[in-house]
Amino acid sequence: MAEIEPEASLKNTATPHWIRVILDIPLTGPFDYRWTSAVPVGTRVIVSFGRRKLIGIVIANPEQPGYDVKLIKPIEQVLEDTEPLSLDWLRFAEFAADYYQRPLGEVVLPALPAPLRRIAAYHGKRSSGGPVARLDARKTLKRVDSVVSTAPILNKEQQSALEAVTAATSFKCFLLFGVTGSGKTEVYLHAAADILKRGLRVLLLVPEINLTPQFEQSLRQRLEPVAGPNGVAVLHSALSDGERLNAWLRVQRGEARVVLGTRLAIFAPISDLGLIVVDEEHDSSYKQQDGLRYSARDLAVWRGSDLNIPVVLGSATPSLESWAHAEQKHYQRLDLTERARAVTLPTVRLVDTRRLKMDHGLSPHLIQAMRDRLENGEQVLIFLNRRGYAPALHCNSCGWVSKCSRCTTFTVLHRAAAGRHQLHCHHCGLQQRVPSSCPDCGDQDMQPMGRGTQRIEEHLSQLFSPARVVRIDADSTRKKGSAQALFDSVHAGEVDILVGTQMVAKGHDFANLGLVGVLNADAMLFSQDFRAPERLFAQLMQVSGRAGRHTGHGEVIIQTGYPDQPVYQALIKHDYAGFARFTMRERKAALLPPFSHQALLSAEADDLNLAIAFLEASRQTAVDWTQENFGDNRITLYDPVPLRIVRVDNVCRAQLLIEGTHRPSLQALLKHFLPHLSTLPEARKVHWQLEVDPLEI
DNA sequence: AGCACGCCGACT
DNA sequence: GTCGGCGTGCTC
Repeated sequence: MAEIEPEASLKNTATPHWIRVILDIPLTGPFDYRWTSAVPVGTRVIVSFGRRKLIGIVIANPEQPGYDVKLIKPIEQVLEDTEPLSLDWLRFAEFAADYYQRPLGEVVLPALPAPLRRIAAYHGKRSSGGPVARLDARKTLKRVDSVVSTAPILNKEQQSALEAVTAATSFKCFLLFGVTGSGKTEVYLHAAADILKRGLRVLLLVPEINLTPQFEQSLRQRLEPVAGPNGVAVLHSALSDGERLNAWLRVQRGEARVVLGTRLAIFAPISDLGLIVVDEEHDSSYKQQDGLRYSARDLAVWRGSDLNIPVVLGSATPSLESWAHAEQKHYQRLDLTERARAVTLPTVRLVDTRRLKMDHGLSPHLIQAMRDRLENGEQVLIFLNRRGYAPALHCNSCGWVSKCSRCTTFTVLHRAAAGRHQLHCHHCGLQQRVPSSCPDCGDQDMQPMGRGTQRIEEHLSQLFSPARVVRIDADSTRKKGSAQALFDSVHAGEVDILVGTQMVAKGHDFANLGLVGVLNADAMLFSQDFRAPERLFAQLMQVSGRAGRHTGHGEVIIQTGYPDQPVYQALIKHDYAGFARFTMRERKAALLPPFSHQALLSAEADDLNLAIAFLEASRQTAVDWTQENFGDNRITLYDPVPLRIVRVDNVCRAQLLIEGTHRPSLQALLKHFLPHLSTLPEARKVHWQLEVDPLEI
């Protein structure tokens, strides 16, 4: 910590100034350069590093260099086309780097729009003054449509939640707990308007922005009267480089007063921040899964506390981490129990599939309920989290099952164009032709094993003919814009039965949907991960919320072989609190999060033994360090284990779980033993990485 | 991570 | 004779 030294020495002598710079390279920096004068902290500079040129950020102007003076090179160019990054922003980045155990440069530079960190944008013939100058030169004022929408009146609970948030004059974290339709968004919007009226700014994080373009619309309409035209900036990964740069500059220059974005927006250079909102805080898309593996929700809480401002986490199914904080009174819970809109929660029914004769995976109960709804002119959603036609192809005579040659997985049977089938690996992307006879025994009696969305779609089309069946999954929406077109046809009433994966669970509000059928939920329940029931509950609550939002008497049918499981029993009663109570007890008994903290060291190599050997050596290093420094067992270092899918794309994977009840001790261990790992001889032939607070283990 | 240097196998 | 394989060493 405390790498950043804001006080640039302003001595004005002929001796060179030492400039400390961070770079986006996996070496432990920072790196010192020289310049003819002081350079403000937060300034972008072009430097030569080895044989190449890189863009870096100034973090200090030290009195003495931390490197052999003879080897220190001059800065090539000081970039002044943007304001320096602010100190509070750099402090935030420094916290993230420290907490997630990465070099500061690997946090700061990737947080900038690509054009601001790409050397090519400043060199070469087409650079013409750099990307910022080019953007500003090209910029034309877009006319903003000024549809004004009026704020609905809040009910009592929304009002008191709003008052709690707006009364907070210092850091305070709120957990806004309310089911779908209880009007959480209205609380955010009113609170945001209040903060804007005080001259402060608002950061609003959502899980995925493409699912909620209508949310962006209503946010603009509601907040632009307060924030000003162009006062709302949107930041997410689907923007082009130019769009992202434009939005980022509007934020940094203070033109945008509301930032709406996905997880990466937590790194927006927004000043005078007065409120951070994290909608659907339990959603796993707040977790970055490569590079710096941060949790935008957790960082939001830290940034709020650093800036001493309120943070609102909203969810109908909070993460157990946040729920525990609320129970321990670290967070203040704000409950929305009334439904702001006149909708009733759907009836949830469990169908025990163990004693039933199933028709292509559908119970008689579900089929009957579908008939009733269709006859009534309502739409039906069948939810199945499994793409393709069938999870595998199987030889009935010798038991051969289709497998991927590059991964330890089954290949999935897919129905391709013109009714032809193919075998796809969902992990490496390999596509193969379907063998005409069994590769092992030559028998031709090969059958699809199990059911995916394509097969269900096919069967429903026959069973309910002439009902119009549409499938929405990653395969049917591969082309740009096709997802929107499919959803539009559902909204327009051109579809009777919708078959979909988790893509359909989020965001969409189907007006005429009366019934949701859930197939094969148990697969999610019995995953290895201890968080599986928590995720299943959230997902089923979410997909259940699609039913009867407007028809008024929605029904959800969950087919399961384990109806007594607490997660299903809680779903019948729409009882998140009961589910949380039960699951929290289990976690406490097993000392799992939120009652402990975890870090995951994972390794990849051509040979599994190499990966395991590296992890074993790492484990020993960590054991030695903890013995020496703590002398107790406050940290648990588990045995290295292969991942459930050991090999993907011919790379073998293993991991080592590190767990501790005392977070600072865990952090101390990581900080001290990580630098040793790259020096281990076993590290030579493996790729490894550390994840702090992993979501999946 | 890049990028270059440096020694050993199959090709125009 | 060279093209090129990837081991290893260095970068303020």
